[in-house]
Amino acid sequence: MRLPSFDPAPLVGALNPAQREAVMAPPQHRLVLAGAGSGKTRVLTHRVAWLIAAENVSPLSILAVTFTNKAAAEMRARIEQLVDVPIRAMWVGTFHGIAHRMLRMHYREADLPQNFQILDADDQLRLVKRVLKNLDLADDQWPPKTVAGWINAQKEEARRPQHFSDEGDFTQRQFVRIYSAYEESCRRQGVVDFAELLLRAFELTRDHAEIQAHYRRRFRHILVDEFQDTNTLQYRWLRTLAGADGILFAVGDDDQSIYSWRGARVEHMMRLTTDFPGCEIVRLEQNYRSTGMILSAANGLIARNSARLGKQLWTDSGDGEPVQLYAAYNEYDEAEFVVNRIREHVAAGHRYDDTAVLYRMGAQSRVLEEALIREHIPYRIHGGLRFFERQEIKDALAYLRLLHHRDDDTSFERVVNVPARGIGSTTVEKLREYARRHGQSLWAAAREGGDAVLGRAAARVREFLALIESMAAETKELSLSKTTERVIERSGLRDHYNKEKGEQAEARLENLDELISATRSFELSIEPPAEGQPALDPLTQFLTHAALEAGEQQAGPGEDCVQLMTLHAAKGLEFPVVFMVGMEHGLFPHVRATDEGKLDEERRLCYVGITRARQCLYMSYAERRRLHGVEQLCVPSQFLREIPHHVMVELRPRAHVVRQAFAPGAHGPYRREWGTPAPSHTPLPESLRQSQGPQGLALGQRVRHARFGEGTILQFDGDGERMRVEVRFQAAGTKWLMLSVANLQPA
DNA sequence: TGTACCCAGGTTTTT
DNA sequence: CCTGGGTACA
Repeated sequence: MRLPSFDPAPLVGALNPAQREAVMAPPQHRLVLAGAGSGKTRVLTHRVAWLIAAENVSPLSILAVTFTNKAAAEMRARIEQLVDVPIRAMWVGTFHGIAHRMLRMHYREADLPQNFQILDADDQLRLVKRVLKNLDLADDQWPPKTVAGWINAQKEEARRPQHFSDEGDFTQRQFVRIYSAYEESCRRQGVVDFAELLLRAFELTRDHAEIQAHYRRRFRHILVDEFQDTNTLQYRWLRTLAGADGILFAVGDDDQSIYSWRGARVEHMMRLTTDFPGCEIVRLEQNYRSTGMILSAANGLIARNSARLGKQLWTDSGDGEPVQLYAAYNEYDEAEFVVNRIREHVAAGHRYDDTAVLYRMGAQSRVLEEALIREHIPYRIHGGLRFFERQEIKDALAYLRLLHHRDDDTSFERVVNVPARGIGSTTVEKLREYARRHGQSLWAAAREGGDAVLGRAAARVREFLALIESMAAETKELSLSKTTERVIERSGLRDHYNKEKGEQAEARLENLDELISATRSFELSIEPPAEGQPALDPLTQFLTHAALEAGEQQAGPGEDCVQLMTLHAAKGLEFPVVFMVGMEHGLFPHVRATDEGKLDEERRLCYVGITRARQCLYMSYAERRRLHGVEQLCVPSQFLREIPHHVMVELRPRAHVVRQAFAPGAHGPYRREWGTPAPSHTPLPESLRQSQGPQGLALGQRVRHARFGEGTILQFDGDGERMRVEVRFQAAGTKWLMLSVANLQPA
């Protein structure tokens, strides 16, 4: 069927030549190398609109995949504005969302129960812990986090327990054993974790010829956002879905690949041109976000990376101001600098919203927060627990889950004694043991176990079972929101948190109320199931929603406030004024990423940070910083040296500072005053150019040690007599040495 | 069952 | 230094 097409000309009228080339490309594979701020989303949405308008492609033939719900929602909304045909039936979503959708439709073929539930990361960890207990493995020897990470990594490689041979070392055999038991437990409970969603969907489309043919026939065009973030499994799935005839339109930026530690493989971008025949590259290099100075800083820095696809950002909107660098005495001084500058910007007419403070580690926010609070500057921290991840919310959801799935052990264990009802760990242990021996759920064990197993606690357990049963009966006819309301009351959760004291408890009660209103608005938004989608009950839909879209991090985003976040969290955002703080070796690049292999990704992270700024970019480092309780002598980040000197100026204090004045805790009276920025030809301070350490030793310098041989200086720590130096030796590994004792010679 | 203390450990995080 | 998790007691 040909849809009524409309005039496609206005679609591309406002695009620049590179954007137009991408949008109007013939129906063939394309890799769009989209620099930061080059109109990536614009190209993606216009490409979809172009396909519909000019190529007469039905929206039903298009699959658009993103990584975050936010990006998916934005894409759909913007496409909707561009085309005048209905696109409701078009598949736009996250990898996980799309996988989930397929699994719901083909749950039989995927060998899942119709009402399967989704485990989030926290649920998964709890389940791993339980599995370890069942296998009698001590969790200090088998750290649950490590185990969960390993399992997820296997799933990302599409590896199932049965793919491992019996050989392999002891550790691996144990891992496989745990993986097996974990899978079995998931199967019994009818739950899937995040990685499993993708793996099942991949296996489904790989192994079921009919389903594979169906989707290949259907999705003629597959568009993928943030392609540099695809993991192995996602890439293979895309290839399977595309088959020989599907047309891939991938958009991404290899220079912004910062999630390799999470499985993302930037190499997939490089592989596209060979795996997808005829795939041509289109570069978007014109930047519409930042000033020329900021772009030069970014270009110069990222040029040091190897194995790039290569691109150079440019703008025609002027140079702007150079990047302003501040050498703080310590982290308090740094925070004060940030706060003062924010005040100046606000006085000059900026909103708080216009400024973002970016840091490498979440732990850096505390000192900044204190300074902001002291100055009564409103701020918001991105990151941290999201709504549906909060303890009280997960408690309530666990009760809801139990109403529908008594065999959901994860939920059972979570709330069987919340609020406390006399079912302690010993009792739960007995239940677990009984359930394990009989291959049953905890619920079944609780019902059958009886007095013989549970002794005195049996009555309490029976009460709990009766509570769940009676809540289920009472809420059978009720709407989702009424059910939720009832469950929060009847379970005793509200009383439980009512009795707790403190601000925290108050917030928890508010969150429980918020949950009720969330269910209320969710009810109103429920739409009839799309094409062939089985009608799911509202509760399952809501639980899915909760797992797949964990919600906003913090309430009140409407308020005008300074934005604090990690560099990772800043990806995809932009701000007129950006502060990058903590530009110190060991902090950024992070200590655990200072070796060659990982440095490029840190540099990309720095590149991401720089390219967030529209007009004004500040960078700062502290000469001393307290980290893990000890004061460290800091060395400026090498990234500062790697930024071309002519686009950076140092802000110099007008008055000299008496260093002793900056004793810990004493920062109030010692505020520095700032002169006007030095002219841009001001040379960088000595410290930056040479990165001199103490005693004539420099960071990164090759040195010789009498016993350990040759090595490279990684960092300095401590003061005076107690100063230590970390050296990575060729043969002897990395060591901390007392500088006064080590007698290091330049090599 | 709840709390007080001890100890280890301490990037980055979406789904 | 600060946090979270685990253990030891009241």
